[in-house]
Amino acid sequence: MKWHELAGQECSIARTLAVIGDRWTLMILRDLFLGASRFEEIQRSLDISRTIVAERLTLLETKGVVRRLAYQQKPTRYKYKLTPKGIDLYPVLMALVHWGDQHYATEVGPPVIHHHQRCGHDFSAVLTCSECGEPVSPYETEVRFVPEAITA
Amino acid sequence: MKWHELAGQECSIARTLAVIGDRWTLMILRDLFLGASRFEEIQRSLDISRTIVAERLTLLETKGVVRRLAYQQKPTRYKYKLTPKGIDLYPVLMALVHWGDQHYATEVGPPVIHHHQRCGHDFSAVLTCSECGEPVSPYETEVRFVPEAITA
DNA sequence: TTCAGTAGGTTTATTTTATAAACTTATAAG
DNA sequence: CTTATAAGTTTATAAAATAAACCTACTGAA
Repeated sequence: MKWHELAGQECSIARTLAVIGDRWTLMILRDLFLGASRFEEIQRSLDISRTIVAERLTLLETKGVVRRLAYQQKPTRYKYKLTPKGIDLYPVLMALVHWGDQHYATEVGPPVIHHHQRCGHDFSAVLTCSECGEPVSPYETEVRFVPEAITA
Repeated sequence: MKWHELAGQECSIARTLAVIGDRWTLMILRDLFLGASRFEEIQRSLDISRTIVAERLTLLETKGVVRRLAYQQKPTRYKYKLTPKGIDLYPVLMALVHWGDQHYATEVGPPVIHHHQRCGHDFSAVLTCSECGEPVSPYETEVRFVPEAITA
């Protein structure tokens, strides 16, 4: 399998990675979630090649993860904004944050604190079951393949 | 910034991606979570270059995500097993699954069903707050940077 | 009215990675 | 003594990443 064939796999992980699995894409999404929106802002924040920023943003736009909007005319300048589909990636980002916090935080704690305004506490991401609301561990789950959803 | 400098960033997303952000790594982890353990098994499942499988497994081992264990002698053959640190990546994988299910499932539903044995229902991943237990939306959160944890 | 600066890119050349295919080592089975 | 298996490594080539320069369209200052 080649990388560009990922999108055609009958696997939701593969399909997701086909959109956000390229190098730097998740870092760009992090910046967008933190409020960055302009090309220069993202490029300077990450200090990566402009080529890559341009290519990744274009892919994210064609996949419906971000929308490109003109924020001024003469000359026309654009900014990038997460769509609802992009906002849906929040749990992915927070899961990455939590694992990094768990395994790479220093004595002074994690570099960024996430605050839940609704309950008023600093929090970390907990994966729970959509049906019973309890935290889920991989030891308590099993997977079932759906033949009708697998055309290959 | 270059890709190999990611690990040194004061960001838990960056630190996490430095371990699991390379091309194919999350697909290899998927296979490990689904029960694969041998080199050949993983390589055949993904049908990717043996070079990449070897390199990724070596990195995951040095990062403590998997452990390499001999499962037979004469000749010695090895298998790869997720460590507790690797098991901790379950929420990351499930978040990827859920996004793929949300946005790329066909009429017949997602290709793989996840069953929560404790409650007896098929489920999807829900991100909740570690403090109040409620589902978390990015609109209800704010971030705070911790200067002491940021040496740069 | 020319010069520097800003924003959002594209182009070009070079380095790094990915990929495919063949090869290696150690052994068992036929 | 040939074929097969498993777990890699090596080699050559293709694709992607990276750095740096360039382009377009303006604004504001000298």
